[in-house]
Amino acid sequence: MTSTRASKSDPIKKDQPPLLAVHNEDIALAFDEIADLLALTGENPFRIRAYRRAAQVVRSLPQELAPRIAAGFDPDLLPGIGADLANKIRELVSSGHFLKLDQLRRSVPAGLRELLALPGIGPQRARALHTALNIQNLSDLRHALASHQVRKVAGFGAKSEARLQQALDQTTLRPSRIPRHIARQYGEAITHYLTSLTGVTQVTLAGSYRRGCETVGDLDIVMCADRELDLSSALSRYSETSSSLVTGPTRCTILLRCGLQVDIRLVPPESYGAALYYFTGSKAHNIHVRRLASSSGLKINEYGVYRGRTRIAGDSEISVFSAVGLPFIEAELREDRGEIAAGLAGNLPALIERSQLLGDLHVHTGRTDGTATIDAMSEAAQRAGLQYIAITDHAKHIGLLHGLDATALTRQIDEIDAYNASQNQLTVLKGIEADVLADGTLSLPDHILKQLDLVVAAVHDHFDLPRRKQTDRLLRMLDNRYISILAHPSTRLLTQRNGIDCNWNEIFLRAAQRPCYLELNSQPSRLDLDDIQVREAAAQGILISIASDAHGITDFANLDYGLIQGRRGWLTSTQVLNTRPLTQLRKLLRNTFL
DNA sequence: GCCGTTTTCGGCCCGACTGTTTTCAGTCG
Repeated sequence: MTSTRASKSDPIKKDQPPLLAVHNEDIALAFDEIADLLALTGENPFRIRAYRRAAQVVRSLPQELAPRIAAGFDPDLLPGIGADLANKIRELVSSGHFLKLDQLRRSVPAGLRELLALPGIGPQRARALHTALNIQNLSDLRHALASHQVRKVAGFGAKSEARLQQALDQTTLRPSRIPRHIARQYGEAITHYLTSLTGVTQVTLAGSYRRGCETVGDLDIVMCADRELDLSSALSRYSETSSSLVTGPTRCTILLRCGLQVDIRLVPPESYGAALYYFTGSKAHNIHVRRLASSSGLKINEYGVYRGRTRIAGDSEISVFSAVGLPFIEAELREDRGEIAAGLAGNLPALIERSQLLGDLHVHTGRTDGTATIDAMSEAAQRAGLQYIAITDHAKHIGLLHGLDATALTRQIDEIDAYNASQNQLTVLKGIEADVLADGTLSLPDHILKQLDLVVAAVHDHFDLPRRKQTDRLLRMLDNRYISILAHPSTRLLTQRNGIDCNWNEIFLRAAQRPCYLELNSQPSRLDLDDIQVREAAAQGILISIASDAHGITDFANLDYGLIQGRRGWLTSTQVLNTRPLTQLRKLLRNTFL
């Protein structure tokens, strides 16, 4: 199958189980495609939902399924995966194919799936277009629209034609998901505008933004007012509104000029908590909690929690949780990744908070590609509430001409010693960001590295090595006793570059044994490791360094992004390296040198 | 297709809005 990143030329070694590299994402994509194709054939919607849920479950797994199955793990044990889907997963892992998917692909035109991405087109209407006009793809739809055939199909009219035409004209303009820090700018601006409206008492950004997702597809806003409010006309007056897609009295959807869609819900004050809870999601979390509620005779909607017709909760989120027997669950955890069971069992983690971060172990200066001096960065760090930072400028490497060589690094070590001697407000640790070369060795010799308080290692090139080579590269790097932290481990850039292909299970295992710590890089365009990897690494006992990778004095604010990502990875303060007081931190860093 | 204090069948989260119809199916979140 095309979505399987497998190479038939990979040699099959003895005692090496994987025949084909089938990743969790490959399984999830296949299940998603089956769900779409089943929907297009008019299948039982609950059967379709089972495939979609299975895709979500597999996608959220911290470990690759294929090697676990090879080691005897039964996928039937996963929630939402029964005997049938377990067999399908085994089939894909062992053969690289889904017979079921191959059959569906033969019976449903491939291009029909494209239509599902259009607004207002779901499986029923896509089928109607196919049946009535033999439309098989977007190109066919374009032609049918041009000759006004679409309005002749039952259920379609002139407005449908116009909306579809507009959508086709805009398909290349609409952004897909955008990074959280960019969504934030638009979200804060519209929140500010809505708050300024007469009578408005509360406005909150909900949805994936509130859950702290690294990218968001649209913005969800929940608001309430103490008097009647003409929401749609207020939104039409907003300076950034490009068009209105939905204009009801309690629900509006607009498109901003930047292309971002915003959904706004207006609810009465007594329903604010229920609405905020509902529109924060995630969908999977909501469905799970609603099922939990219905098992005790309760119904949850965006207006409250109901027993029969009696409303028993809803003014605050905590009242909703309490009504169904749950403690408050932080928004970052609401992904249906075990938080509901943990809540019921009283095992929810006490998530890391910003005030608990005492230092920052990845900071640059103007000596390499930063913009400020050691003094200036230190002052900025103090203003950010930190007690220590590590200066980790780049080591000289063929790809980075301005990196520090041994001489320049020695000079910087002296500078830092002098700075620390000159004040006692904040401690500056001596570090370096060394490149991991293609063969897993470092760009500086050991006798230089051992003079430092810590060594941060990072991959900056050779992103496309095959999985085995890339994994071996990092494993060899981990053999170097002077490395303290692996920085931005996957090297991904959000929405721009995928991470390196690597067996993270092996890396985590080795890192935990050594020990070597892993960074959660807080640059909003990196957020690397991701939430699932963070959770898995921490579960294996690896301490996580939440680091700003600051290149200038304002960049310590990045820590907030890393913090939220860490919370999504269920991190508690004890699982984070830079919550440690300096003396304890020094011991932990020396451990890596053993 | 999954699942069980409703356990091998019969349920499966819930409501707002739209467009095309004259009471609602489909889509969306």
